[in-house]
Amino acid sequence: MKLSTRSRYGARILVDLARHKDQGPIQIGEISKRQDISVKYLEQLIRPLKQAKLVTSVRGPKGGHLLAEKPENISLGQVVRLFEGQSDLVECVSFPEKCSMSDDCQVRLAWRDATQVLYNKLDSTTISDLMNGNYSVEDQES
Amino acid sequence: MKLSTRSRYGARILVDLARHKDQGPIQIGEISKRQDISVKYLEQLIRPLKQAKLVTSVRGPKGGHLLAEKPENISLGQVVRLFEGQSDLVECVSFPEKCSMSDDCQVRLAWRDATQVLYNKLDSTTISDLMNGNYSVEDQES
DNA sequence: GCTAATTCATACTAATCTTATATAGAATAT
DNA sequence: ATATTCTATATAAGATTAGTATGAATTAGC
Repeated sequence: MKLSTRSRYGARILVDLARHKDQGPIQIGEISKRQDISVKYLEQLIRPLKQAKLVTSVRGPKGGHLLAEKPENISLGQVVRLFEGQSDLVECVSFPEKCSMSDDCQVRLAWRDATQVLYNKLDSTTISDLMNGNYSVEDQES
Repeated sequence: MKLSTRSRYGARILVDLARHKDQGPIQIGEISKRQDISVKYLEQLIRPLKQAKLVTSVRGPKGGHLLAEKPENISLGQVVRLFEGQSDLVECVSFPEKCSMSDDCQVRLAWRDATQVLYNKLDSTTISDLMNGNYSVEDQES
């Protein structure tokens, strides 16, 4: 039940861009140094962020990457859904046909509810919450 | 971020044992038929359940497996912690030394809180809730 | 005690996923 | 022009997953 490094890095990329959003296009090399992620892997991770319209890029010298949305409008839920191949905790939640027992499986319903609780939390946490070094348990509503 | 089949099957094994807890030791062959899980895989999954003292076994002919705890005292949280190698959503929550950025990583704190919200839910769902076919959203407290 | 049913323990394996790295090329601003 | 950036595809080592296979240990019933 581990989150991939793609989701972890993806979130950190967005926070990094948010923190430097007034400095024009941010180059991958800079992010790489600050976040300790290889340039090549970063290039690969930024692509889905662009496709999801969370990031825009400027090519050529002096180019780089920018947030395409306000930090308060980007949630961890979006990031996780983007990078995890499957967003549910178990396949049978969204694809009941994947398990012969789905029809009569109470456990499946429990996984469904647990998944929902998790995403409620992730969806309510935004990049804005994470960019200023003041995120804390006190911010939680639940 | 997928739960392993071990956790899924583990939960179903416990629900199956709970449903038949008045019928003496339940043999793996029976569980296998009812749950559509191979005998060999079941044997492998029951071992950790025994080690965790959630199940006891009787060897030899007429032997089988029994719940060692009341269904209302076994939670999905216990099952998931038992079967998932790592219970946190990300390694750096419990082992900050695994990531060079942990010291100053707000995202890490968000993963920590999301993990906690998830386990709060899983810990509040018991085998008893799932054994009688009446689990529903109405049962949720949150 | 013998036999058969059943659990228990260990090792093996095939497939998939993860986490990258490498190579080559396309686009663009100066 | 050309330096610098982004884009796309391929590849590979390692880890994890989801089982299978083989055989030993235990015990009820005859």
